[in-house]
Amino acid sequence: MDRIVGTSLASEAFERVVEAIISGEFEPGQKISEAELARRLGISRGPVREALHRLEGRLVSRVPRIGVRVISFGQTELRQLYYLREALEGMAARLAAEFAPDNFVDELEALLLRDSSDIAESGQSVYRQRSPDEDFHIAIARASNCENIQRILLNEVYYQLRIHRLRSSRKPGRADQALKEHFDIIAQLKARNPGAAEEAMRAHVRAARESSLSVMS
Amino acid sequence: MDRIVGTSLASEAFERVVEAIISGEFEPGQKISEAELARRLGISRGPVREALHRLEGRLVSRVPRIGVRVISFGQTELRQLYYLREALEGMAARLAAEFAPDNFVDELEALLLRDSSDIAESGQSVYRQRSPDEDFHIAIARASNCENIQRILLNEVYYQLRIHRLRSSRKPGRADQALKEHFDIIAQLKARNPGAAEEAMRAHVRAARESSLSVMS
DNA sequence: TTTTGGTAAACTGTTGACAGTTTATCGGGC
DNA sequence: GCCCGATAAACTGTCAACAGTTTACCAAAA
Repeated sequence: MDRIVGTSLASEAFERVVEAIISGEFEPGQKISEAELARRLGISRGPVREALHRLEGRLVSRVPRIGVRVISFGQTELRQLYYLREALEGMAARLAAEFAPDNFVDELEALLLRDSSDIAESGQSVYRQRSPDEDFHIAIARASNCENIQRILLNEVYYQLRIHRLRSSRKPGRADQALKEHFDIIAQLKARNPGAAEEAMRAHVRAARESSLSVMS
Repeated sequence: MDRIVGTSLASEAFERVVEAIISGEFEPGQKISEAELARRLGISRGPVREALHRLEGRLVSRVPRIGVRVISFGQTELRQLYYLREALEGMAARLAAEFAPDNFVDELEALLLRDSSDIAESGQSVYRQRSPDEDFHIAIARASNCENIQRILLNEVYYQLRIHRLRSSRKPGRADQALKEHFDIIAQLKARNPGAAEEAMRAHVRAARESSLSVMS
């Protein structure tokens, strides 16, 4: 992290902190000092405070008069995160099946085929800031055309999932299984069957949940 | 609104603004000036800024370099709010059916019976800051024991719904119908049937959605 | 060696001021 | 009478400093 020059200092600081947390520079549970962060970014505490407040409840938790810490996951928190995700993504898939434009599913399928070849040729070892899986889910969240749901998924759920994913191994074979489930979802989207699309997505999220929880001690 | 004396000025300001928006003192679409609000509350702009930032995306929308406005609802936004609500409350009902303690349903039923007598004796004309309907839904959100979902429902969805409810009339007969649907939900919670509880809740939310949308021009 | 008490540093909450931008007002031109 | 541009007021973004609290450290006592 080096000095800030861009547009709005607060927004810039916000993205820097997100980046630092997502990338692992800031560990879960670590305290973030306003003053020190302001020094490192070369700005005053005002915009930093603003940025940290925007992250509250999403990536950091705040204790009055004490400070801000990066959120940390126990099994309980992770399970609850998956409940939220199942509800939101299920609805997103339903709405996408109902309202998304015709060419959407084709593009989504193309995205998926490209990703599956990636997996085939390089295994799971590739480090990407946004995984193919995440791209797929983001595309559906966008296609839901529901700003509320989209916002919560993009700004809270996926961020928190990345914190967890970066630090815990995945179950072997899960990627292949996930790919199959993705194709299930696509099939229901293509059929314009909202109920089935929702259920396919929810089954996929539930499977991901059990996989994540099982590798977690 | 008068001068602030309490604990944390920012939190105090936050609640004052929420109160002002919910109660109708601040109209939807109205611009909120940081400076003027700070003057009215007798504090400096710092805590006010903080409070308004915490409200961003929930009760106000911010445009850089211009300011914050109270969110305003079109049909599109209201519909999307109900989509979000259906997803979250459906999952909340499912979790409540699965995990809520045994005495929860009894208390919920007692709450509902008390409310139904309220309706019978005084019609819909009673003005309460929290409606009986809202109490019912809040109780289930709490019983879901899922902090994520609870937080979004309590801090975003219900606030936004109140903004809308306060300003638009309800369809005649809807209260009675809603009460019946509430008893349906209770029945499924009592039966500890997660899937049916979720579907009953979702049907209830969908009915509320159609009712709200139909009275909206 | 461990515990306890006190002091000092660090940090959060808050304030008032400054800079640049947006918005409103008002006078002139068509 | 209506539209347009210049000036002024208001406002947001940012900063540096102050006050009160928390935390860390260190020395003295058990």
